[in-house]
Amino acid sequence: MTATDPVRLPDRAARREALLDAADRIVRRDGPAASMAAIAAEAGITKPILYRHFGDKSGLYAALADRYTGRLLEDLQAALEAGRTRRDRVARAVDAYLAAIEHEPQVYRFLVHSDEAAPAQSQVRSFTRRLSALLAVGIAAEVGGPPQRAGAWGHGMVGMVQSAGDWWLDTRGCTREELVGELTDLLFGAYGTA
Amino acid sequence: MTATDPVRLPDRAARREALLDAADRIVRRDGPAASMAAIAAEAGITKPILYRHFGDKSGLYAALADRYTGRLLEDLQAALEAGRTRRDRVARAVDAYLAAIEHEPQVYRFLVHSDEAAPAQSQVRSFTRRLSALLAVGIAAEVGGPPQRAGAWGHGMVGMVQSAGDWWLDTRGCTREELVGELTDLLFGAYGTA
DNA sequence: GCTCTAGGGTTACCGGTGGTAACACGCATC
DNA sequence: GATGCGTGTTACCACCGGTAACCCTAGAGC
Repeated sequence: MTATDPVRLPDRAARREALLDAADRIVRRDGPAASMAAIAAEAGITKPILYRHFGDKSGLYAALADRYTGRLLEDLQAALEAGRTRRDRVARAVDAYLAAIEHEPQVYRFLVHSDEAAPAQSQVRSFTRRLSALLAVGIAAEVGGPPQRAGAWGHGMVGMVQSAGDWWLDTRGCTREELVGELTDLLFGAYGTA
Repeated sequence: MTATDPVRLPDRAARREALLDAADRIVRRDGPAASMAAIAAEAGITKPILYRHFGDKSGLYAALADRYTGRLLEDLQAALEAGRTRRDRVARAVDAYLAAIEHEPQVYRFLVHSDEAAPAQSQVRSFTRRLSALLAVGIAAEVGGPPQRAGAWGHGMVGMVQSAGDWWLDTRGCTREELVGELTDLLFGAYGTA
C-alpha cells in the first residue's frame, strides 16, 4: 500500500488534472450550464468517477474555479503593481478584468454566474466574494479608515466592475478602453463633479 | 360565450392574483429555489394550471418580479425625488435599496439571483438590468456626456450597491446607515482623495 | 327534459439533472 | 492461488421543468 503510493498518487493527480481539462473544455463550450454527465463524457469516463474525485458538483466547480482565479488574480496583482499612480493602478486592474471576461466569456460566466447556492454559507465562497475580500484587504492597507469601509468599498468596486462588464459583454456599446475610462472616472468621483 | 366573458375574466384575473400570492409565499420561504410544484401545491392546485396561466417558469417569475419591482421602484423614485442635493438623493436611493433587501432578503435573492438563463437574451430582462437601464437614463439626463458613460455608470452603480448589499446581508459587519455612508462616499470620490 | 360543448382540473408521463448503490475487472500482495 | 483494493461500469433514485391526454362539471341550445 505504502509502496504504491509514490506511483499511484501522481497518477491520481494527473488524472485529476485531465478531468479538470475536460471540465474546462465543456465549460468553455456550454458555460455555467455544463452538466456532470457532459464533463464525464468529454473525459471519456462516467459520472461516478467524477464524483469520486471531486465529491460534489460544487467540489468540481471549486477545483475548476481555483484554476481560473489563479490566472486572473495573477493578472490583477500584476496590474496593481505596475501602475505609478493609484488611478493608473485601478485603471489597469479594471482593464485586466475586462480583458479576461472579453477573451473567455464562458469561463467568466461560469465563475461569476454559477448557482453555487447549494451549501448556504459554506467554505466554497464564490469567486466574487474572494476577489472582493482580497481587494478589501488591499484597500484597508492603502487608505485605512474603519473596517467596514474597506469591506464596503472592496465589494462595491468589484460589483461595479462586474456588473458593468456584464452589460458590456451583452451590448458591446463601447470599446474596452472607453469602459475602463468611464469606470475609473466613476471610481474617482467624476459623478460627483459632473 | 361572449356573455360569460365579463364574469369569467375577472375570475381569471383574481385566480392569477391568488396564484401569485401563493408564489409569493413560497418564494419568501424557499428563495430563488422555489419550484413550480411547490408553488402549485401552496395554491392548492397542480402544475399544469400554473403553466396555463403563466406559460413558463420565467413567465411566472416575470409576473412575480413585476409585483416586487413595482414597489421597490416606487421607493427608489420617491428617494430620488426627495433629496435636496445630488448626494442626498443618491444616499436616499441606496438606503431604500438596502432597506428593501434587509426586510425581504428572500424576495431580494429571488429578484437578483434567479437563474433566468433560459432564454439567452430574451425580453425577460432581469431586474438588475432593468434597474440599471432606468438609472442610466436618469444619469444621461442629469450629467450628459457620451452615451456609453450613462450606461457604464448606471450598471456600475447598481452592481456596486447590489454587491455590497449582498456582502452586508451575509456578514452584517456594520449598520445600514454606515454602509449607506460608505457607498455614497465611494460614489462621490472618497476613494480618490482618501 | 336531454345533449353537447368549453373550461378548469387531474393523472401520468417525458427528458434531463445531480447523485449513488451495487456489481465487475485487474493487479499487486501474502 | 486466494485476498483484498482501486478503477471502472451499469443501473438506478429523486427531483426538476414541462406537457399530453383525459375527466368532469356547468351552462347553452333545442
